[in-house]
Amino acid sequence: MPTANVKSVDDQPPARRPGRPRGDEARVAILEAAYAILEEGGLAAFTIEGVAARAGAAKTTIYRWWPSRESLAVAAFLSVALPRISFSSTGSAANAIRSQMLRLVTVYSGKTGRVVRDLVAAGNSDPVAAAAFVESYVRQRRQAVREVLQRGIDAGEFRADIDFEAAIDALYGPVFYRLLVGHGTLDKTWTKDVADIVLAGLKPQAPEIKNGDQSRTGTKGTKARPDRVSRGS
Amino acid sequence: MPTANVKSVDDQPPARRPGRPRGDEARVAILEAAYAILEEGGLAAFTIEGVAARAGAAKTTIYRWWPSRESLAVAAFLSVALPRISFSSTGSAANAIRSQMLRLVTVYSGKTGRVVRDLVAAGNSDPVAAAAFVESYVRQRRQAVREVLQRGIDAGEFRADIDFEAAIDALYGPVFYRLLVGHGTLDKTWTKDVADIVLAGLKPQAPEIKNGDQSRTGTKGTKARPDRVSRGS
Amino acid sequence: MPTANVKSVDDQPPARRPGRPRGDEARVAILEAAYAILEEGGLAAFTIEGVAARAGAAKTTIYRWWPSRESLAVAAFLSVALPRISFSSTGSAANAIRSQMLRLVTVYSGKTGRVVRDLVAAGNSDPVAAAAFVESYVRQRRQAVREVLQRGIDAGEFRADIDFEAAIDALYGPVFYRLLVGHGTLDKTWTKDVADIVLAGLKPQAPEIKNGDQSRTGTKGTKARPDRVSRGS
Amino acid sequence: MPTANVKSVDDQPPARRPGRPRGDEARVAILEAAYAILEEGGLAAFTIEGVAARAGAAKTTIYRWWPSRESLAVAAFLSVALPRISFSSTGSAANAIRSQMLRLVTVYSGKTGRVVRDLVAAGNSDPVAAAAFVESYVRQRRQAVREVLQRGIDAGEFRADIDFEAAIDALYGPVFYRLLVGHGTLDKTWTKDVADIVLAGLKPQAPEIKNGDQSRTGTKGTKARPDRVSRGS
DNA sequence: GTTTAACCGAGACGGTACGTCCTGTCTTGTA
DNA sequence: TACAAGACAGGACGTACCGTCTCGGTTAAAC
Repeated sequence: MPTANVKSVDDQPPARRPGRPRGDEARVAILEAAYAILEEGGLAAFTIEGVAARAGAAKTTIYRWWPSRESLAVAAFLSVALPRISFSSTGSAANAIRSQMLRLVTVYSGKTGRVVRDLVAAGNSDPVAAAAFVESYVRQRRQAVREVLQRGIDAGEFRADIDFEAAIDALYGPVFYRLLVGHGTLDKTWTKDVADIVLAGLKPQAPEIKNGDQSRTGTKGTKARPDRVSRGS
Repeated sequence: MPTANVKSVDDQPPARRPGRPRGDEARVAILEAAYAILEEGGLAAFTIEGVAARAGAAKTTIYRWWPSRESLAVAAFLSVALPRISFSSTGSAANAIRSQMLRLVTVYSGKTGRVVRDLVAAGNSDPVAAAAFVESYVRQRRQAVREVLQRGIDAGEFRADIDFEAAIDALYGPVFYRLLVGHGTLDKTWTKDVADIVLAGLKPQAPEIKNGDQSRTGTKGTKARPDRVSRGS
Repeated sequence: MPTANVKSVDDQPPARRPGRPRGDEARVAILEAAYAILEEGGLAAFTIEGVAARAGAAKTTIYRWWPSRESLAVAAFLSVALPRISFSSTGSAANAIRSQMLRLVTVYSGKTGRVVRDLVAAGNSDPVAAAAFVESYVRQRRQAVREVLQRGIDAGEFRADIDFEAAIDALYGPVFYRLLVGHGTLDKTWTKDVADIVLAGLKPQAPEIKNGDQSRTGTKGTKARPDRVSRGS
Repeated sequence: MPTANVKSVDDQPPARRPGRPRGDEARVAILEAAYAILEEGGLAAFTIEGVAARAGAAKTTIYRWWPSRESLAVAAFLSVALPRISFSSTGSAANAIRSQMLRLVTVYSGKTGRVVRDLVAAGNSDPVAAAAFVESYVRQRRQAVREVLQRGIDAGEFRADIDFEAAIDALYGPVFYRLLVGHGTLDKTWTKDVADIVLAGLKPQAPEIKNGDQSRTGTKGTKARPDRVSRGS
């Protein structure tokens, strides 16, 4: 679908409204100040007044463009953190996921983890901001995982009948669980263990014989086995 | 040394400190008011002043016993929510887990879910309160799961070499993930799908014929109990 | 260069600082509420919160403009009580003082006396406010007395060598003494008696017969009247 | 007069009330702590809790014996400051007064002045304490002055028709005026000047030759006691 | 080339809640 | 009964931010 076309129709190409156009300096200064504060002091230190002061902007300017503290926090985060996801597109899908998880866990162990934690918490009191965060950050990342999963299915690494959403939640849920609840650390061994368990659960499996013999006939099927789908068993 | 003596000296846990003893009425009134507010209005509405007013207590009384808003929130939650976990102890371990997950998801879909979400967020700005929440609420629940997992291992349902912590995170992480991030609902189908994936990953599996490179079996001695495993096979 | 130009550039004393200018409504409302409370309930009832509530203003607004409870009290008093002193400028200086003292005592017997008492007490715990009170209220009144004294000296009613400050203190000290310590009432007879004593002490007098003559003749005054000093007796 | 006798009759001879008798240690400790705080930090620092803590006493003990903060302050002051007044009983009455004023001004320039100022202010919000202060401290001092004045009258130094109360207020009012209002310092020169003015006003004076209009002599029979005046002679 | 509408900074303002200090009352155990 | 200890309801403190509201002054398209 020609997106360009849509755009030229939808957006007002010359649609110049009268009056002074929005200056970019204020916007950028605010977002940078916002992110800096978020990273340095967390949500607690993140106040509109603080951001305004640090950005040399007026509170009103902030309120003009962002409806709430939370929205601003999310926007600040996105402006900094959006442009980076990466999956190794070579090798097995399982290994791609494994290595991406490790990378994520490394990132989340640092300042970014703190910030993400804060943003999720912030989302708690501003559903709109929460939605924005999910839509722009979470969803996107999940989409990338989904593609790798699909690749794995195509390659026969994974069962074909898996529910993508459930699978992604199973893979990344534990990471967020620990990040957010904080009952354990995000170390590499743990990450590998979790990945192993879930990836094992995604593999095409012998039919549930349940009596002990797991004779795995031809485990390595290239394609999913719809016939095995009989899940409920 | 006379034990009796030691005892008579040592054993005065309720040692009657001087001064007026703490009255229980205030404590109870405060916790009840706190929980009520938490449930009705969430963290946003949860203010010390609000709780004090509703409880008919003085702010100072609250501050005397709880160091922060967050601590109070956690305490209020625990005073209400602690006395209930339940695993069906009959049937297969997998099914016990499955049904418990469904029950949890049901609970978390209601008011309790909102509250737990708030508490996790609150923990974000008060590490002490967070620790209390984890220690008293999370840890306990995890312990229950751990026991069921062990039962499953003993019965040959699960692999013997699983890392308990990772397994528990794999099972319940997704639930918290959705609860906290809010990118999807906690419906039953999804719950079952997640459970299926993870439980499948915990099942004893045919040795990795694939490359053999992942033969990690038994390496993780600490967590798994090879001696007990007795190898379901 | 045209003077007009210079003027138009230079003459901007009220220089319009940036930002929303201070509104007068709040200021007036606060001062009025403050004075009302001060008059009704005295210092004890005079709380910032009370004033704010009564004025329909925010506490912060008060704190923005007055550094302390005491400052506000003084300001409130001054805004009401400043514009009134009056000395009869006819007749003898002594009589002018006498009648002014009577008027003062009358005023101080009423609500104003209570307020002044409170303000002096307040000054006790805020030196800055005390200074403001002295500077704007006390000093001004004393200046008026000083002028009358000078008139009296010029007219030969009073000695020329009197120390103005001491004289004023001698005249009005007793009034404040009774007002503040409260060991006696401010009645008219007493006032007259005090005035008589002190004014007698200010009159040109026969040289001290006691130990010879301390002829202090014309030492200090601008317009002393040595002729009168010369012993009427 | 045998005071001891009176006492043994008046006080409860064996009148032992039941229960633990009042210990003097607490009383003394409280008064000492109270005075210390009063002297160190003024009224602002003078809190019941502070005194209790410093005295190692319980708040209740203080409330049992003193009805208010102000009463305690006055009591503490009196317990320390009562036992000292002194007039030189030799020389002229005028000089006795002069030197006593100087001594008073010296004392009031130090810590005692601060404390007296505080007590007068305190009296403002507790009439009972104010009365106690006046009755026990002020009145007593004034009585001493009254005696010296009488001596002066008897010796012909002062007019016989002076109103004692007015005279005392005229003499000491200025000192309190400056002490309490703080518009000037209590230095020696000023003190002498004031004393000179007022004492001059008390001297027997030549009949008003000027216009004769002020011939008021002897009109004020009520206050002066001509009959008593004759006495000393 | 003037209008004119929006942008932007500054800061006043009414508010809410904070966490602290002190008040005056009470309840308890010990002397 | 006196006393120390300390819980408790409550009132006010002074502070930090909130979100809204004037203001003065840009700034650039539209008239």
